Amino acid sequence: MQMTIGKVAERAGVGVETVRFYERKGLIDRPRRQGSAFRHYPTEAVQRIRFIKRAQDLGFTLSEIAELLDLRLEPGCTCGDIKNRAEQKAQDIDRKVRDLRRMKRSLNELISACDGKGNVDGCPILNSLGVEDL
Amino acid sequence: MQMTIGKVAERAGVGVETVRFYERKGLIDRPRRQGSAFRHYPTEAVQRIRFIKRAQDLGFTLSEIAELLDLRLEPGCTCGDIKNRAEQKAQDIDRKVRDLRRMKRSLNELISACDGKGNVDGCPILNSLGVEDL
DNA sequence: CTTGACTCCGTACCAAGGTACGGCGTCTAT
DNA sequence: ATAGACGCCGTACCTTGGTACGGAGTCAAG
Repeated sequence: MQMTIGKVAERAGVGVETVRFYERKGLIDRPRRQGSAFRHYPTEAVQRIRFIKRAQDLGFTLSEIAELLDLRLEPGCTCGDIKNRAEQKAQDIDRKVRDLRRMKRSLNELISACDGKGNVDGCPILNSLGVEDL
Repeated sequence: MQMTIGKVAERAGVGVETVRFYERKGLIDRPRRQGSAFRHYPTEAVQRIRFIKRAQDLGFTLSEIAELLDLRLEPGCTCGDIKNRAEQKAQDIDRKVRDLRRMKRSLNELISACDGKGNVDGCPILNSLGVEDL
């Protein structure tokens, strides 16, 4: 059961341009064109796009997803290899969270130093950032 | 005590191109050019760039920083207006943290479902992402 | 007066992840 | 057979925060 690009896009919940974009990026096999100039996709193409979207939701970038996809086809690739990628990504996420929490602590300090009253001259937030010298 | 762009950049710890970039973005006043074609900056320009960098460290984008800088010059702008921006930003950060923590929970589920042994066919991580249909 | 360091400007380029467009070709239903 | 919907391709464009480049002008020291 072959589909044209529009059907694949629709079923996968993305735009046609996105499918072509993924093909250019090597995330999707370039489909056979039986006789015509039109792409004809097997149903697996829809699954593939959904895979990509789910992996994106987990924080993988498109090039990491391409690696994952290539990795699994390499001879000698083990389940542990895949697990390593996932653990790396979990660590990336932890780092981002730590950075954001650090930002937020600093921001909260400024916020609590400011009573929100009065005019902007002498605002503790602006002043802590060095605005008094501008 | 006037400086050329190179000195300002050096003292602020950024590149010359960055200073010009900030000027184009309206983050830095365009300096007077006494007679020559060269930019001549007052010392406050260095403080201004440091302000920008500190605000960036807190998670503000350059356009938000520009707003902050404009806002403080508007008549009737209060300290509370600035505080609101900071609180908004704190909420943005919270949202990002929640998203990341959600990602990480999902990722951890996959990781713990995978013993890391055996070959890649039947890897629980890839399978949960839908790879079995590819 | 020349050399070297600095600056000028506009423009192009980078990553990421797409989106949009224009001028075609093709496919399908009526 | 023809209209309308769809697909083709290459290319340009978007955002954010810069970085790089090239050919010119300028400035201070020697």
